[in-house]
Amino acid sequence: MTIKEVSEKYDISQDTLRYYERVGMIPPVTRTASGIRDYQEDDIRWVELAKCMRSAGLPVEIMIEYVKLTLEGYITIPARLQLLKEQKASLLEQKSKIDETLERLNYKISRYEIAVETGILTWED
Amino acid sequence: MTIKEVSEKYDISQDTLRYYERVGMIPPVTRTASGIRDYQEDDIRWVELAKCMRSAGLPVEIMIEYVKLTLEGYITIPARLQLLKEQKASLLEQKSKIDETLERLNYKISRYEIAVETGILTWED
DNA sequence: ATACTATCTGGAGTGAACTCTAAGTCAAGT
DNA sequence: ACTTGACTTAGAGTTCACTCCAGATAGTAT
Repeated sequence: MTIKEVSEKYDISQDTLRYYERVGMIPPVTRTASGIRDYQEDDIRWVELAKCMRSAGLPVEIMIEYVKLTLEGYITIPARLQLLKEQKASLLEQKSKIDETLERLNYKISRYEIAVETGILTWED
Repeated sequence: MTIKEVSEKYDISQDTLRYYERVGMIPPVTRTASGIRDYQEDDIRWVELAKCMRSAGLPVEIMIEYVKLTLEGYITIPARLQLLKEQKASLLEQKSKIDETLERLNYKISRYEIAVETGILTWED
């Protein structure tokens, strides 16, 4: 798969795909004899994982660490496990902040809806 | 309340408090005769709202727009309602991305846990 | 009055995550 | 062989959200 195809399939710019590889957020991608990227299944699985993690807001730095550990082989499995558990915790925390904010938004929305319906704003903020 | 007190109470740096005010993410804060910030209850409510929204990842730009609308008075209530609904939608989307990533993390974590316990890694990624 | 600490402003600097540019190489069509 | 378009790299530029700094002014203690 060419970089163009991967870019279109996963909606990640070619620049970003090259950037991810350059900084080590995904391992080096398979190349043709002349040096052009030719994404194989494993390369694509890394791309997809990277996209998923980034979309949830996990820092690039963390993925770089995870990739580095993975490339070092099975000895790093406990370290990888710990890294994943930490990231899980931080996502749960982020989720609870979002929930808090959603509650607040819902409250404001309901007040504004009443205001729009009745023309009366009970109080201002 | 002085900027120092607000900074400590809400764990936001003084620089950030001034920055929020400067860019319009909160309305102008009450000042003493000599120009020093003296946060009143409403000022503090804005600070708290700003902190809540930012902690969920809502862009500064959005809060600026919301504050601007609020300062324009009740005519902008429908616009504010729409803005809040849009932000609610984007938070829900963000939450579902986090859930997706959490599922993936949980799957990886369970596999790594088995690997650590048994010393056998079923497959690599 | 003199220190000393807190706060003020405007503007420059920082780190994260891209995003773009330039100059060169590769591949496909005519 | 030549043109056109896709791909390559290294490195510079951009955006966002702060964060720091310098120089000035304000408030407090002795």
